[in-house]
Amino acid sequence: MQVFWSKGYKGTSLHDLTDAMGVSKSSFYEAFGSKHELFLAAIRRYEDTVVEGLVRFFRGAESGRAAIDAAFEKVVECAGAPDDRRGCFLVNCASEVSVHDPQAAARVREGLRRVEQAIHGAVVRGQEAGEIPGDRDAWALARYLATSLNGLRLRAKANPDRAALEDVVRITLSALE
Amino acid sequence: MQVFWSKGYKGTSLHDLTDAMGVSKSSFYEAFGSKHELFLAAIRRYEDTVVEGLVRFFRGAESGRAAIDAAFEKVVECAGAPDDRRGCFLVNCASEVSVHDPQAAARVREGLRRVEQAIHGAVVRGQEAGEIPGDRDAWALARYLATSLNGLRLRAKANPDRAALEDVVRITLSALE
DNA sequence: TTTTTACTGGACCAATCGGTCCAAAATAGC
DNA sequence: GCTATTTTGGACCGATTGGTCCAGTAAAAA
Repeated sequence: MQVFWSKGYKGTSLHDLTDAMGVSKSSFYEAFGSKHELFLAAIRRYEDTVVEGLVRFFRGAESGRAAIDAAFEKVVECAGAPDDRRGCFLVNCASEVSVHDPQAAARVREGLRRVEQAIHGAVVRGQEAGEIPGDRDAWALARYLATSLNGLRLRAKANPDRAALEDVVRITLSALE
Repeated sequence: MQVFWSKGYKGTSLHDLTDAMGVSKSSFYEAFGSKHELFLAAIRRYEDTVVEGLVRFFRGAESGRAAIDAAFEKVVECAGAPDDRRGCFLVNCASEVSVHDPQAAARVREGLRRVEQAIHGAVVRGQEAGEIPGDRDAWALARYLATSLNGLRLRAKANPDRAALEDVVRITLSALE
């Protein structure tokens, strides 16, 4: 997962993978079948760790609104960090291979859906707590926030200018007022 | 440009390029030097055509606000269309190679900056015309809109659900009220 | 200790990668 | 028609691609 995340699908060679795993080529094929199968497994793995972590974060937060704020703030904080330059694995997959790889595309969609769902939960709880206007469609807001979050990460990757990112976050979150 | 746009840098082979150009390998290297040089030229070409077209559109529009609305609406309209699945070439480059290719990254940043600048112009004219609240930082709004637009295209690529995209657009543009 | 299971490195595969070079052919200018 | 310039196809390069196969070895189970 880490290697695919850093170098993309096409940019990752078998050698890169066996090297990172510390495993022989023979064992690799015996265990995973092919590069592509491992790729799909890596996406699933990303869902089960990173996405799942985000989902838990939103679910476990006291305040829905605060959780949303924190998620956006984190993107700004991490901007420019070496590890952050990889961006979101799901987004990378969406833009690199999802056109020519229906299986990967399906997994990516599912992952993004889960994030959206988690945000939706936070929105609903925020509305119940009166932190977010209750007259708004919670799903629409969740879609908006998820899309904005991905856009923000993408921008952070292309140009990690904190001040500009702060601007974007401020205006984005003003939709929750 | 078209080939790189569709298949990405790593996903494009010399054969793909010479084939699309209808040119021999020898001529290719005589004319462009290397695959990478052509790639950089392709990004520049994208700027000079697609980005330039967008810039002209914003500059030539009567109403700044209407131009912004139209830009977002167009993303929704085009969602799901075969050609649209390629997404924005600059965004694709940002997420595929910009980490390991400083030259491409610089060009991509420049392209995104030009889009942002064009949007900024539309915002300013919208503010002068009273279509957009004048008390807001025009650059901050432009950054916000540009980021949202990229996020929207990305979402359209991963999941071309018109209704959901409409939701996102509506909320995004509500920041201009 | 013996047997079974797990894993190894490396030979091997055909195909393709980006890239170079050149003699021959097509095109252009005169 | 003749030269000068482009452009051509294709041979060739070493390296690498994803993938297969297997004899040998190390570890675990009997």
